[in-house]
Amino acid sequence: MTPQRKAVLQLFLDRRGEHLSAEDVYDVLRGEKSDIGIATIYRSLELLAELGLLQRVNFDDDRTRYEMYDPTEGGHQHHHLVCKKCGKIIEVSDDLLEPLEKEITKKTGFKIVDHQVKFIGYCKECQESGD
Amino acid sequence: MTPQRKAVLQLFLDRRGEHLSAEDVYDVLRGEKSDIGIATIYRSLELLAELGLLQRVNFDDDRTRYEMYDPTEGGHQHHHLVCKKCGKIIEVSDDLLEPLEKEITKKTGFKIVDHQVKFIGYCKECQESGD
DNA sequence: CTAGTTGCAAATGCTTTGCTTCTGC
DNA sequence: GCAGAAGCAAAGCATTTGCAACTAG
Repeated sequence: MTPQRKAVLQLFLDRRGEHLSAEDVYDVLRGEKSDIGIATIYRSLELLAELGLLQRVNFDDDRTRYEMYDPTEGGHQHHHLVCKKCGKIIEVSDDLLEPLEKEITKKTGFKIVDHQVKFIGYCKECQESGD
Repeated sequence: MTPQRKAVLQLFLDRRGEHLSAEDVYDVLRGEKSDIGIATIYRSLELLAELGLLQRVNFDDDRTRYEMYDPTEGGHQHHHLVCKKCGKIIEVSDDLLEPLEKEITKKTGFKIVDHQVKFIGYCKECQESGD
């Protein structure tokens, strides 16, 4: 564990619930500790994701984002609601996906170990402010 | 509708159920009609997706893939099971997601118009051939 | 004719890699 | 002291864009 890796991890701890890209991390750490390279960020993010501390997420903006892994959620993580109008990301907990997974395993014999679920639509605010 | 666009669409019609990247399309059409540029492929794919004829899909291999949109499935499409070992993609129809979406809308007021669902795990064959 | 499309090549933007220097243990 | 890590800059890829030539209607 080097100071650079600690700094990256600490940033995610400080900003639980945010979805940061490598560039985001770079910009913040740049300000604090002037000497960190973008390559190191990429390497740290990959390492932390492999260690299970970070979770990769993707919102179709052509860059990989990461968020803190939350062990209290158990094996299943939350889902993301992506607003088509304002781009806001809303998180919802995972209640009803379990039965769907059980059903799929029963039908196909496929053993599910992870999932990626994203719902696209319009958030409450954007619906109200003139669709 | 130009001959190039027709050719791209025809390829997807001929290969229902496959998930083709721009490069895939390019390689095939290259063989047939020698004169088609990769830029045209990208532009055609985007156009056909906007027209609702193709559906964007993504399997974390760092390239955008497309598949035929199937209107018989109604608004809801099928899900993809991605095998971690052999990379095979299995399709399953959407049975149980509707209640989850209804629940989310009730709880959050978010109006869902589309979703992206992917399950990662191990297919039957890979489980049997020594995990 | 004329707007819209194509092909090519150059440009873009995210991410990875090579390699030398540095550093934690 | 040494294996592993960091920094920098160059390389890699998928995708996009500028632009002149072309083509469908």
